[in-house]
Amino acid sequence: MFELDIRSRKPIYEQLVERLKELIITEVLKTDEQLPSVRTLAQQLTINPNTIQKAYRELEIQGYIYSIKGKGSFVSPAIDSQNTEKLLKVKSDLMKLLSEAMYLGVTVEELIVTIQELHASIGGGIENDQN
Amino acid sequence: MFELDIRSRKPIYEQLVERLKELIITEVLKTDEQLPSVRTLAQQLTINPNTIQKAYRELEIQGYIYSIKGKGSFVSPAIDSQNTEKLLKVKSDLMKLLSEAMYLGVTVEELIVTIQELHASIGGGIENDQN
DNA sequence: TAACTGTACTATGAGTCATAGTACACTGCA
DNA sequence: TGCAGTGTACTATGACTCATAGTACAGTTA
Repeated sequence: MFELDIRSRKPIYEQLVERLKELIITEVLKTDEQLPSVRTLAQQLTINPNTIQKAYRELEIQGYIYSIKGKGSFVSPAIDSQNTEKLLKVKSDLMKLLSEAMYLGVTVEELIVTIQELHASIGGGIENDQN
Repeated sequence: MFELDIRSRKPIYEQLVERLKELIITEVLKTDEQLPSVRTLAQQLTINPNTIQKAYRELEIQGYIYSIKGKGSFVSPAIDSQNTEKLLKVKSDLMKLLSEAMYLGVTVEELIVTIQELHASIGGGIENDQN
């Protein structure tokens, strides 16, 4: 279910946040569906429960999930469908960019390397980072 | 000449590397032009000379500059400047797209897969398997 | 020679990340 | 009611990165 890269400079909890966001946006995890408990998921992924909790807390702050003490954590309603449209727009933009790049003679490999460099230059971070 | 953000999660030396790369690619710094010495630049930017040296070393590894002990550091001649210019042209658009995508929870991996899919649908071959 | 250049170390402090452990409040069920 | 499971909040620790500080050495140039 999850593929974590412990070698990555990107912290585990951030990888978790991104992966879970993706699952929520793509509606693999549906509204009000219960997420694995912090302890269960920690055991499955063989990482510390605190790391899971940090990811869940971040997801709750960003409105993707809600947590109820004693019950569990659940997917927030209404975020998914709203963003799928935007996702389609991103893919559309990507399409234009790709054709433009190929017209300029840029190979797909160069494009991928560039994306990875840009991503690395951002730091993989979502919050707090300008530039 | 340089705008460094000490608050950013991005290390200072990486900011330096990127800024200098940009200046070299855009030919603001021209072939064989001498860069400021590590100590001079450190004083100008009020940061440690070791940080400058780390950036210069990285730039040398990546082929953007060459250094001669006792003389100084200089811009490398023509690293396929045509392609790098083209890449730079696409880079700003890609940057916007990437930040927007990440805001929506799209992972870089998914973005890369999408590019490969689009590229394949256009008619190019798939060379790089990332998943 | 003197002042500059790059380069290579060691040491230190600040900060982040992941882990480990403990504790408490709440829910649901037998 | 008791207990297992849930989220949540702490502290402490070790590993790691980053930037600084200081020292030292080798090479170039006026």
